[in-house]
Parts: sequence; C-alpha cells; structure tokens
Amino acid sequence: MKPETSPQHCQSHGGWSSSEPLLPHQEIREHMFEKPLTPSDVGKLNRLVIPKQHAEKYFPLQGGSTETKDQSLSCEDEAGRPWRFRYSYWSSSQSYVLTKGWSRFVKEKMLFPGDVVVFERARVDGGGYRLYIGWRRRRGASENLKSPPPNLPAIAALDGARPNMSSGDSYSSLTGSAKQDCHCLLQAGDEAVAPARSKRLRTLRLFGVNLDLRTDSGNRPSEQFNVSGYREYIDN
Amino acid sequence: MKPETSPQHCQSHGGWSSSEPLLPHQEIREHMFEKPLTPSDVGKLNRLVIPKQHAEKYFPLQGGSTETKDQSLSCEDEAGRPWRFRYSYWSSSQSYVLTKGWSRFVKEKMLFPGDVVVFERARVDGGGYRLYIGWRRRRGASENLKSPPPNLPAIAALDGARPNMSSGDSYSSLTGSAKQDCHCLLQAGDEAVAPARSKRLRTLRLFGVNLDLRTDSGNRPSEQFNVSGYREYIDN
DNA sequence: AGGGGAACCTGTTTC
DNA sequence: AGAAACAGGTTCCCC
Repeated sequence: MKPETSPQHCQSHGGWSSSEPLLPHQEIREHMFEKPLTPSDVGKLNRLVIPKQHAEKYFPLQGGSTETKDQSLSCEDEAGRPWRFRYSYWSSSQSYVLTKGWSRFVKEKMLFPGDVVVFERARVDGGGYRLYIGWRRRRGASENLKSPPPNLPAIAALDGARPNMSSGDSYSSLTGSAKQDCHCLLQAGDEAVAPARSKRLRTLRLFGVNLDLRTDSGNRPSEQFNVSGYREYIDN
Repeated sequence: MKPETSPQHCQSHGGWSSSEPLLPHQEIREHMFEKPLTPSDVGKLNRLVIPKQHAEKYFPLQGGSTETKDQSLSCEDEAGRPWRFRYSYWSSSQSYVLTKGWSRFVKEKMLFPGDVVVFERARVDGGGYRLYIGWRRRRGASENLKSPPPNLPAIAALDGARPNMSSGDSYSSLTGSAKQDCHCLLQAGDEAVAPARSKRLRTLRLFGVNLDLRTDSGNRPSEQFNVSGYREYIDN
C-alpha cells in the first residue's frame, strides 16, 4: 500500500474516500479536477483561482464571452453541507476565481498551502449536475495535527536578534483554530533596523521569514515579533 | 548659459527641445507642468502622483466629485508614440494618480528618482487638446550615462554577509540600458539562508534592501547579489 | 469609522 | 521569443 498515492479515508479531514462500496442507488461521482492550494488561495486575498482549462471545461460562465456576469457555484462538502461561492471571471487578470464564500471554506476546513481542493460532480435528474467540493491534506501532512507547521527557514539566521524560540506549543487542538506562530524576543536596539510601516505594525521580511513587530497598547518591557513562514491563524 | 535650467536637446534622452525652429503649421505646445519623480513614482507602486493643483487645473475628472469614475489619459511621447494611462483619484490618499500604463513608461524610458516628467498640450480642431508626455534627466545626471546611481541604503547593515562592494563599474553606456547594481561577494554558506524562489533568482529583502541572488547559467566561482534600494534595470 | 471583501493590476513563469 | 496564465499584490467600496 502506498498511502501517499492512494486516496485516504479522511473522516476527520473531509476528503472523500473512493474505496467506499458503491451502494445501490448511490450516485456516481465524476472527478472533475483538483487544485493544490497556493499561499494566495488560502491567504488574505480571499479568492481561489480556478485554473482556466478547468474553469472553461466545467464551470462555463453563462452568457458566453460578452456577458461576464458573476454567477454562483453551489457545492456540497463531504458532510452534505452546502457551500455557495461567488464565481467570477476577472478580465484584469484573465482568470476565473471563487470569491465570496471561499474564505469561510478555507477557515472552516483550516486549509493551508499545499492542501488540495477537489471538485466532483454527479448527474441529477433533469440533466444537470450536483457539485461537490472536498479537500485533502498536502503530502506529508501529519494525520494528528489539524495542520502541520510549515517548514520555516533556519532560524539560525536570526542570531543577530537573539531569538528565544518556543514552537510546537502553539498548536492547539482545543480551540478549533490553528496557530503557526513562533516568538522571538528582541533587544530594544535591534528593531531600529526595521523600516517603519505604521505606528502599530512594522513588517520586516528577513531570510524569507515575515517579522511582524507589534507594539501592543500599553508599555511592554519587550516588543514581540511574529515569525511566520506564510500564514498565521489567530483565534477569534 | 545654465544648462541645468534650460531645456536640453535630448535626442537620446527623449525630452523635447523648445529651441527647435517653429515650422509653419506646426502646432503650438503649451507647457502644463513638470514633476520631479519620487522614488515611489518610479518604484514598485506603479503609479505617478499628479500634484493636486496641476491635476485639478489640467486634468479635471469627468463627473465632478460624485462620479469618481476612472478615466484614461492618452498622451504622445517625443517620438509620437501613444501612451495611455489610467487616471484616477484615490480618496484614501486624496491624490490624483496615473496607474495602469505608468510602469511601462517608467521602464521604457528608464526613469529614475529625480528625473523629471513633463506634460504639454496642444490645441486641436474641435476645441480639445492633444496631450504630450516627456521627460528629462535629473539635475547633475551625467550626459554620458543613462542614469547615475541612486543613493543606496547604508550597506553597513550587511556586515553579516561580508560585502565586497564594487560600484561604478557596472554602469554601461554601450548597451543602451542602465544598471543600478552593486556587487557583494558572499561566502558560500551565507546564501544558504536565502529561501529559494526559483532556480535562477532568489530575493532577500534585508533592512529595506532588495537582494536578488542570481545564479547565472554556468558555474561561477561566486554568486552575485543585486543590491537595490528600489528598482533595478537589467539588460535584455 | 474600521475591517472584510470585490475588483483591479503586474511581474514572473511557463509553454 | 511572444503570449498566456496566474501568484501575489493593491486599492477602495460597502456594510
């Protein structure tokens, strides 16, 4: 058995299992396409780019080329829960995107870059299709963690900043949310090299690591850098 | 003669000469305004801020204050080539800006901070104007060089990278393009901390300085960092 | 008024 | 080498 190539039975992960026995009257799902999620797809842009060849094959926009009217895409997830997304064509970037509704899906499923979103469909009476949206963890993702930590760049590069790393304790399975934070304590003089972006938040990208210097309200003895490889999830 | 204040005859620079003889039937160009370009104007923001007094005098937005509909500004350069820019008012910054199309102009004309962009117009039949856009090098710019080096940020911040600066030898007047490069030799181990972005180019933003590590085809004894404060031009 | 979302834009990469 | 696609931004509107 090659668990990295065969579909996983992902009860807690939301994927579909193709190894389930086909019951009588069970609809036949046709796999349409998958997309490995980019950092942008799960980031703050709140949109999923649908690769053009798949978009035009499976989700043709009504009205042809002239009327680029937005439409909605209604899918079901693995639990049968409906998800409605706004589906548009952005002429500026010549790309098809899911916008409204997508960020909720990302948040609820706690998707990370490299995770794969899967689209399927099944014929229904009347000639149409019922759409399904699913997902699975990226290759190498741990089964036990909601999401494994990203491969952060070597923190040794930060030796000028005297890092006091504490990682691994920020992954919580209790709150239903995930954090990917590490914390570094910096000497007061160190942060002078970071260019000011605003009074409350300065970002320094250093060796591929985003350093977000937050000066919280109230005086703290030390300021705090947020070190993240690509994304952070904060509890609401 | 004050060559730094009188318009230059810029055959190779693209500026207009006001000392050309006025031919019969030649249109009369009215100088509207100039703007010395800021680093942001030629940087990655891809926009030119039009000083408000000039924007409201010469380029009033149609529709008054309510309809802030973007419009386009079509100009000709010194060669008669058309340039179309998107022209908008950004309420967030209370400023008038040229956006789309501007970065192409900057790149093609190889504009640098301090260079001056010039707007002129000429009446045409029907009561309208034909617009012209030109530019000239900044004060003190060498005639022989396409562009002088910018004031790079203090390189002392790079002391961890053992810089071996050599500047001034990378400005070529032969190729018709401009470089703003300095070169740092890095120890082999130093570049390991830079995250891979592609096989050929890795970018490291360090203390506000973009470090572009290029691994040129063929093995070189040392790799080369491109250190630029805001923008780089590479020969094609 | 502030934050999330919709639309717009561009450089890089790829084919 | 030219064009297409898209990843990753930005701006700004709307609630």
